[in-house]
Amino acid sequence: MNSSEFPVVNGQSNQNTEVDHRMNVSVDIALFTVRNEEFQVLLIERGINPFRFQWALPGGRIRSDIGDGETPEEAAYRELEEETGISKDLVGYLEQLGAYGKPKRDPRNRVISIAYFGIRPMLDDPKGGSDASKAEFMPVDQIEQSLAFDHDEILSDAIDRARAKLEYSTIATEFCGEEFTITELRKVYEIVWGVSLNPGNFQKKVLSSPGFVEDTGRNAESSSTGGRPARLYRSGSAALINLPIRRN
Amino acid sequence: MNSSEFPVVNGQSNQNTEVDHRMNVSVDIALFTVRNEEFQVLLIERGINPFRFQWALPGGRIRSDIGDGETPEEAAYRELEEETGISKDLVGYLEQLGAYGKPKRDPRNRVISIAYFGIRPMLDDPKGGSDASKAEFMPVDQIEQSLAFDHDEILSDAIDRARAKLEYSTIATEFCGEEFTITELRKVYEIVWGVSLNPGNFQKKVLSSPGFVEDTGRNAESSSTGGRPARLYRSGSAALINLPIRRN
DNA sequence: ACAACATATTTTGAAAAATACAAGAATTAA
DNA sequence: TTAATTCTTGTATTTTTCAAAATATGTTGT
Repeated sequence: MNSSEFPVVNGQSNQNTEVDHRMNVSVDIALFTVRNEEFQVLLIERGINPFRFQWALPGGRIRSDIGDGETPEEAAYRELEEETGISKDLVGYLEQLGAYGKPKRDPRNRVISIAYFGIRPMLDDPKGGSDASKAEFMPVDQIEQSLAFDHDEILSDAIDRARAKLEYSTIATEFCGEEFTITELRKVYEIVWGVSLNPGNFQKKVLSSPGFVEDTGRNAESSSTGGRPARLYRSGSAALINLPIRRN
Repeated sequence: MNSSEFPVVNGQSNQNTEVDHRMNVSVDIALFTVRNEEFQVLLIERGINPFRFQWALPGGRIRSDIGDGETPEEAAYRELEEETGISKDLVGYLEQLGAYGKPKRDPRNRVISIAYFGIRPMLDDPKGGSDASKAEFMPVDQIEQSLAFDHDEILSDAIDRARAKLEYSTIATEFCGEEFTITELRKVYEIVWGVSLNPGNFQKKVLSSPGFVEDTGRNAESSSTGGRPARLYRSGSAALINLPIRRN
C-alpha cells in the first residue's frame, strides 16, 4: 500500500522533504467559572477581521521566538493573560482538551489550534478583562450569536468535558474559593449540570469519598438569613473519586 | 498586563505579524489490539536518524498539499496505511488523544504532534506491516527499550485512556470480531486491565446494560475441550454504559 | 452405546454494599 | 418562638459481590 519502497519514519514523509508543510499552531482557552449562580465562560470580542466584533475564546499563536520555544500550555497561560488580564495564579485548573485542525477553520490560512479547558474560582469581583480588549465572563446557556472560527464546537466539547469530569474527579472544588461549605460545592454541581441534588445524599457522598475534602475545623460565618452555620472545608488530596457522583 | 494598547485577537499576535511562527505538525497513532492473550500496540522500527533502529509509534506529518489540506484524522489514517499497511477499514475505532508539543520533543526542529488512540479487532493472522518498513504488534508490558521521541509518554497516556474507556464505554467490543461470546469480551477486559473478573457477574452486568451487546440467536461452535456452547453476540448500539464496569 | 466425568457457559440466590428518599435534630438570626 | 439553613439519621430500594447450581457439550472407560 505504500507508494514508496523506502521505510517511512515518523516526522518525515516519503515525499520530497523540501516541501514545506509547516503551519500555524495556536491555542484557545475555554475558562469557566461559576458566578451569579450561573455557569460562565470567558469570551473576548474580536477587534479585527475575520470575525470582527464576534465573540471568541481567548487564544493566539504559539510563539517560537521565546527562549527555546514555549510549550502549548505556556502559550495558553500567556495568551490568557495578554488578552484578558487573568494571570496564571488566578487559574485553578487547566487541562488540554485536544487539537482542532479542520483545514478551513481559519479562513486566512491553515491554523491548528490546541484547545484548553480551565477553571477559575468564583470570586465576588464582577470585572472581566483588565485591559483595552473587551473580555467578559458570559453564561454558557445565554450565548446567542455563534462564536468565531470553530469556537462553538470547541466550547461545546469543553462544556461536555467539564460536566463529565465533575462525576469522577474532584475538580468541582476548583470552582470554589480556598475554603468552602458543602452546600457551596453542591451548588457548583447543580449549576454546572443544571440539576438539583439531594443535599443529604450529596453531603454523605462527598464526606465518604476519601480525600475529596478536608475539614478545617471551623464554621463559615453565619449568614444574615439565619440557619445552622455550615462547616468549612478545603480541597483534599485526591484527584479522583472511586464512586462517581451521579447526574440523574 | 497587556504590553500593547490594542485589542488582541485570536490567531493574531500583537507582535510584528511578519514573524513566521509556523511549525511542523505531525500525527502519531497508538493502535491497540488483543492477540495471543496479550494487550498489544503497533510499533514501527525507524529506518533513519534521529532514533534510527529504535521503535516508535507510526505517524508522520500532516500534509498541506493534498486537496484543500487534510484533517489530522485523515493524516492519521493515511500515515497508518503508508507505514504499516493497515487500511482504514481494518481500524475499528479511532479517537484523538491530544497534542504533544514540548519544544525539544523532536531534536531536529519544532514539531507538534497530534496523537491518536485506536483499536484494531483481534485477528488470527499474525502479520505486521505489509511493506518494506518493519511494523509489529508488541505486548505493551514487554516493551524493553524506550521509544523514539516522546512516544513513551504518548503510549503511556494512550494505555491509560484505553483502560479508562473500558469502564464506561462499550469500546471493548471493538477488540472483538464481528461476533463474539461474553467470555471473549470478558477476556478483553481481563487482558487490558490485567485482572481477573467474576464470569457470572460480568455476564450479568453486560447483558443488563441496554445496547451493550445484541443477541445473534446462535451459539459459537463448541470447542474441542467440551463445555456448554457459548452464545454469540454482536456489538450493540450504545456507546456508553450508565453503570460502569469496575476494575477490582 | 452408554454411563460417568471433565470442561465451560449460563443462571440463580443470598449477603453485603451503595443509593435514594424522607424525616428529624442542631444552630443561629429575626 | 419562628424561620432558615446545615447536618445527621433511618429505612426502603437498588446494585454489587460472592457462591453455588443448572445447562450443554466433549471425553473416557466399560
